[in-house]
Amino acid sequence: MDETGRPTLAGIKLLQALDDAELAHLEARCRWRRYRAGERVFERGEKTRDVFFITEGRTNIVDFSLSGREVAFASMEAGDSFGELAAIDGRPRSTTVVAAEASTMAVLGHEPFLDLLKRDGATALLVLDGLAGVVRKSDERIMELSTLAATHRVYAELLRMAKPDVASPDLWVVRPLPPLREIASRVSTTRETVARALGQLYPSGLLSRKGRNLYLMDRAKLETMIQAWQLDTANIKQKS
Amino acid sequence: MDETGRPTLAGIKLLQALDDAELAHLEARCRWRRYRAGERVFERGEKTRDVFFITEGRTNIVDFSLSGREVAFASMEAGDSFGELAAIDGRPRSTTVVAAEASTMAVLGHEPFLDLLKRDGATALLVLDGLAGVVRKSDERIMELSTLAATHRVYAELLRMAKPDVASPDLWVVRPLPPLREIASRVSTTRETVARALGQLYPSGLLSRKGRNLYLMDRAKLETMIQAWQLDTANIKQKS
DNA sequence: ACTAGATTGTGATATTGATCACTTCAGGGG
DNA sequence: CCCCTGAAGTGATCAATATCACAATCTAGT
Repeated sequence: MDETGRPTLAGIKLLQALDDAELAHLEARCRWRRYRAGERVFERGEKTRDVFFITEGRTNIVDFSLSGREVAFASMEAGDSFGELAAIDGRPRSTTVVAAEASTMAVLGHEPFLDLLKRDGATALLVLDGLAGVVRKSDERIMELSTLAATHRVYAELLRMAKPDVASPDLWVVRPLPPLREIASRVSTTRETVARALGQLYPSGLLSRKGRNLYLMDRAKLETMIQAWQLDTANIKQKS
Repeated sequence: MDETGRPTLAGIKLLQALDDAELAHLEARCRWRRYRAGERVFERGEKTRDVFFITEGRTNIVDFSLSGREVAFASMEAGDSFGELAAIDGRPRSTTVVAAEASTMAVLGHEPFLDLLKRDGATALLVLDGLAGVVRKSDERIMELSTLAATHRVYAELLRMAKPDVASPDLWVVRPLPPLREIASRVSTTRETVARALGQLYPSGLLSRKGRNLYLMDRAKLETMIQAWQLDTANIKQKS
């Protein structure tokens, strides 16, 4: 938001390469829209092609199986963008986007967006860089789903969520710990399995929970655990 | 290849937007390289940033778990390109590329590639379109891994591999059927599970195998089967 | 043709984790 | 302060599938 409290595109990462004039030009083409928590921005299969720039709030990118199981793909916050895929290739939306909290975003039609990409190489590169990151993350997740057991995927997700504690040096915290159901949907298991995975580590003192805070007492050890498990099965194979 | 038998960049999909002059200019910056079947083009973790354009042959994009399990990500053939990720974002290679057969490719350093993207909006869009496709495929695979059982992932893969038979109308063929080990690595299971999944369908007459040809006698029915299974478990849930 | 090496079919077994069914807990309005 | 709802732990059960171990086939290359 600018000084007057009106939202602006200034903080959008994808648009960092634009100067003020171009930014204003683009802003003139945007529609502003607010979403309530839980509201759907778009749904899988839709043929809309708008691009969204979040200036406030948070949204989850998800998909549902026929049987209703939710799979989480990513979570975007202020400064992030989404919806580029359909804008670029014109195919139907591949995922559903839900506002996780009350959010404000700028909505840009695909024509001005594509126009911008064609004209401005620097911005095109920013978008390319963003997509490259998405591809890398996806590949990593596919690897995890293919080679790690559910319990270990939970641990891997904890490692991703944890941040170093402000006070202590080598103490890492997940704060706030999201509902286990959400962790489950990120690593494709069930709420129960996440609960059991955590429960398994409390006795050993590797994890400790205080309210909505989850402390990783020894991050390195947890990391090793995941790999050790893989190596175990590899060693067994070599022996035989 | 041109009339003289020398390879050219003419058939590369990513470079379709370039006119002859630009193509020649780019070609001057390429190094040509041949790979024997089984040879590695690059490996995960490497810090090289070259982009590769295949003019002849086929390569597999894969990754290995610590325990040695192979996960297949994609298979590229003449006209396709790979290696853009590292070229664009400068991070280490996220996957390993192996020549599946003897292949010829043009190798382009990242600077001229990035330069091209910045200068030529049309080409940048082609690359964006390509990456968008990769993201969509990955999302689909993550959904499959998260919601389909191994057996059903095998069937889904058969549907993707099958092409309509030249002779009969609604008969679909997978030809040639790759080694089951390879199918397994594409859907993240074991060779044995793939064998059993196929074996399960022979009696019903839905599948039939003649040498290296696998016939899908009723493609639609196979498609329904996968979805029906998901709905089954959903119905059970609703009843309770 | 013929054999070496790869590929495939299949049984037996053990384990993981999804599912169900409860109980317990926590927190935010009336 | 006390529900009331959503969140979390946990036991019991069961189906799916990774693994291991062979036997049976194929396929190339000589």
